[in-house]
Amino acid sequence: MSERHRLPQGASANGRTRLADVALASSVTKSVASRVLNQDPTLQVRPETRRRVWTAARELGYRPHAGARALAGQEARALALLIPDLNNPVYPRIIRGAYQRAREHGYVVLLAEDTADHAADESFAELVESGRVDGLLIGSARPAHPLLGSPRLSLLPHVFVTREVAGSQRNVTLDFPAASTVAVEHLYRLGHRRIGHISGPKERTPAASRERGFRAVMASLQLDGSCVEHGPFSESGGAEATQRLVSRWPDLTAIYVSTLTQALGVLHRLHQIGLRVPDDVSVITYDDLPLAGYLQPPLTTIAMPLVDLGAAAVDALVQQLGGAPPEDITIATPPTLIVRSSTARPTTMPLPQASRRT
Amino acid sequence: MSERHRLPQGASANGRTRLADVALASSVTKSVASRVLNQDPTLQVRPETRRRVWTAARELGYRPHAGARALAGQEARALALLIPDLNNPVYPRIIRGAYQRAREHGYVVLLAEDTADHAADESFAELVESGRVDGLLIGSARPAHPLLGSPRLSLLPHVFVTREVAGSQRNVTLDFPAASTVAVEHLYRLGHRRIGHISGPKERTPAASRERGFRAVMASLQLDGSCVEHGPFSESGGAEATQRLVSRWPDLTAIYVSTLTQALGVLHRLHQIGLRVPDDVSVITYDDLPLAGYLQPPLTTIAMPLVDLGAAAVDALVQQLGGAPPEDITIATPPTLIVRSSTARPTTMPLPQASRRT
DNA sequence: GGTCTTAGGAAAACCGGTTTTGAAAACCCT
DNA sequence: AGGGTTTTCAAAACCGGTTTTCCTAAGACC
Repeated sequence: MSERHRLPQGASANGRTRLADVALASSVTKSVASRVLNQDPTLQVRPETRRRVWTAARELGYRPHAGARALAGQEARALALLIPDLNNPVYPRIIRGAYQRAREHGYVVLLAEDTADHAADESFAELVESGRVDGLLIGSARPAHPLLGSPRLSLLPHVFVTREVAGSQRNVTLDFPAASTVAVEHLYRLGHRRIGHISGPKERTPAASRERGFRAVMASLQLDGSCVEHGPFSESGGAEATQRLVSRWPDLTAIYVSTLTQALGVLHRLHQIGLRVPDDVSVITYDDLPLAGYLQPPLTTIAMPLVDLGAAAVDALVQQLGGAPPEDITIATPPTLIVRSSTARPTTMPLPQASRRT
Repeated sequence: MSERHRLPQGASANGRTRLADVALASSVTKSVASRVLNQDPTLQVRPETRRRVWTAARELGYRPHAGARALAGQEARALALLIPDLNNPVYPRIIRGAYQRAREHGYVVLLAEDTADHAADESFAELVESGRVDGLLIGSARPAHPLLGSPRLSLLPHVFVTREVAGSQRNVTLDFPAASTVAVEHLYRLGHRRIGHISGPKERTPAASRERGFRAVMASLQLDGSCVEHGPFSESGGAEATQRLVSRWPDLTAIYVSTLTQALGVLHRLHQIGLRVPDDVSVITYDDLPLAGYLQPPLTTIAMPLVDLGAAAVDALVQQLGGAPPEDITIATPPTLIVRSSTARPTTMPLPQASRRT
């Protein structure tokens, strides 16, 4: 009568091999099969039985059903990675580092972009609250993300990537002071003394710590570290900050830029104004990507260990998942200076009192 | 004795509200609650009961457990999106379109990057074979992706995005011929007659159809459409193809480039060679992004309806999920020409027999 | 008034795993 | 040989939903 009965054959029901099939093929019960395959240390079993289970699993091409595992085991073995902007070319590296390391830990990474609209919020909430993920990797994002207030966040393990939340003990960050030091010292050794900095939005923490680092290094070199302008992390943000920077401090000989995207705007605006790079102004920026070497002129950059960052964030999160108390982490890998053609010795004569066109 | 018994209170077990809680609160059974919330049309129920269930669900903040649904309902309500390279700036737009539309259909999108290494393959296989997703969106990728041979692929609904697999009836593509027409006609109207094309790797279908489009338009204009060079979709690929192009056909006055990334290399190499853009050579490329407007010179581009593409791909996949037979789709939205400064009238005099430096 | 429908919902099986509990078999020892 | 361990598994409950089946009471019909 009812067609719903289990198929008689060990053959799988709808095409997929189930644990029960493996158990049947290796003449044990589901429980033993499960515990063998999951390497349960409390299980006592003959090596030969263990072998039978493993070979049966391999031969049948067994792959556990994620949903069933999540349901029974209370863990989805997946992590969500929330990033603010896929267009920003730094994220792919972080993402790769995270994916790779997550795999090593046996986790899958689910990527979500936080485009600051309602749909994205809902989409992410769905991901989190439907039990699809065990933990969150929160990329640098809006200062007041709706998620941050949510009570669910405190329930779910999470880390902040490149986004410091004071006192959270969950910050995984790069060594921004070190990077600022590398940048400024490079310029200093070339002979620059009047150096400006283009930073990100004031409330974004990675921007703030880069700026702090900049001011600190400048101070230690007895230089004026107050020539700073802020702007959005976009081409136009960089362009407009450049405008303000050179208006206020026309005697700058070098500019240290927060992000490659902004640097594109910087180059563009400097060209419009009529200042040549590096003859009139040197430019150095974060975020080394192939792109940087193909600009006009090719940009001197500071390469940050982004892949390591992604990996470390996953490590930290997996630790938390394992019950360890959260703690702040700073990636030790030092930043690397990639010298191209956008930095050079300053010309001895002061900048022409700019023939600005805008 | 056993602490495993269900908590007495309607209060949820581990913090999450379950269907049983909703059922209890609205004085019905799980089955009714489930069917009400899922809008089962075969269910007969009083409007008042229906209301009770909905309000209980809302008040308790009920969100179904994805794993349980996947297990019981045989569908994970998630789609996987496989893209070849996150660094390529066109993908974020496709991704956004896909995410957005998927949400409207009640699906979540899981993003995976196909970095052509074993780890990525494994990671993707895991995603697919563990039953985490119901269908696949396969972005333009390696000609011989391991997945393509897999028997599982034929079991799982899927579409190819910007990647034509002949006869699959599952191709969702842009109107490349139209785009080639827009590009070439723009150049033609400016007065260009000797036009070259930098295409992608020969075996990549979107590149091939762009090239076919190019040749067809050129032919229809009675022009020589054979000046084509191929190269990888990278900055260096663009640079090297440029080198070959101008060596073989030194009299070209315009170049039509496949991707923005390649275009960066094109600009770079032309500058090295000593050819000015647009004075000596005009350059037009695909993929409009903010970046294009900040290059030196700002690039004239053809903006493709990438968001629509992502959305349409999801639509097509969801149709298949609903049982509809697969069919090829071409996005109707016409490409848009964004004129900036990299295209201009050709100078009447022939190109100087290049003062090449490389 | 008795039977037949139909509306409205209860019960239970099932999805594919994990984990606790319990018990048979093998081993050890005197 | 008999009792106590230890090995080695088997059984069954459970995770949180979906879906089929079945039951009951109220209205319809004659």
